Amino acid sequence: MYIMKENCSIRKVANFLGKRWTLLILLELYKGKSKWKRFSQVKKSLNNITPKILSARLKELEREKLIEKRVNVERFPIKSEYKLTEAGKDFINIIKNIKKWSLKWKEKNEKCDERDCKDCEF
Amino acid sequence: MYIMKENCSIRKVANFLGKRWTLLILLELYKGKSKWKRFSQVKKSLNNITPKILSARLKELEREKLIEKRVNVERFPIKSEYKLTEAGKDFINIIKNIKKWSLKWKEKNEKCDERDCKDCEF
DNA sequence: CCGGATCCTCTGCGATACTG
DNA sequence: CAGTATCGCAGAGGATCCGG
Repeated sequence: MYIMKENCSIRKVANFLGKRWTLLILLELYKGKSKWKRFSQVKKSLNNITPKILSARLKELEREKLIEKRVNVERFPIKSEYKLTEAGKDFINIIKNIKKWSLKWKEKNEKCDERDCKDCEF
Repeated sequence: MYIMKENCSIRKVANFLGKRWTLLILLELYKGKSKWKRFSQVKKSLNNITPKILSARLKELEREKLIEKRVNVERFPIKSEYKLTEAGKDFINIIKNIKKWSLKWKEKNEKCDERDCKDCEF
């Protein structure tokens, strides 16, 4: 049905990039030097994301090798932590390119509230 | 609800980039030196796209200034033609960057059938 | 020939509750 | 704490018809 194959590299990127919350999650993990971040930390930062969606997105990004996960099950409470991989950090450059493209071609760049918007850091 | 504003530049791009067919349409218009292409030509190239979706995507891309449209109403049948704007051509570079990123970080690049896949030209 | 209008299906997303 | 399970809805996408 689709001419481009399911596993076509560009299409795969478009497929996760376009999903709701994905971009915000990446930028959230990028903030603060890409340190390990807990599930609940990300959740809190992305105020209205539900655990179901967050979980799904994190799994997808892990599968695509943009983030990595580590779990500490030895003591309670369990900690699951996530951070960008090298590929993930490199992918941030693509997002920066998109930002640059927007700045170049759009008459006015739409600015977000400085307090919350995570892409205005670029 | 979303922290990032509706009109945030990066989010806007992610929103149209992730939609089905968008990428294929851009690449289709990019093929052949970005000449004017008819609605029906694009439709034929993207075998199973329905006119409703194609029309919606073209409108969105026109609104985002990635493509431009010209119409000839003087004679029958009416011709509507589309091609990439300068911004649109520049946007192709972002797609190329995504391709490069994939090549760099994925163990194997998934190749599409040469005959049909439009991103393998890069 | 272009593409809008209608109707219908399907899935992405969200709210809530629940478990190891 | 870190998720999974269930349910429900709205909106995206598809098939088809039709009119300019």
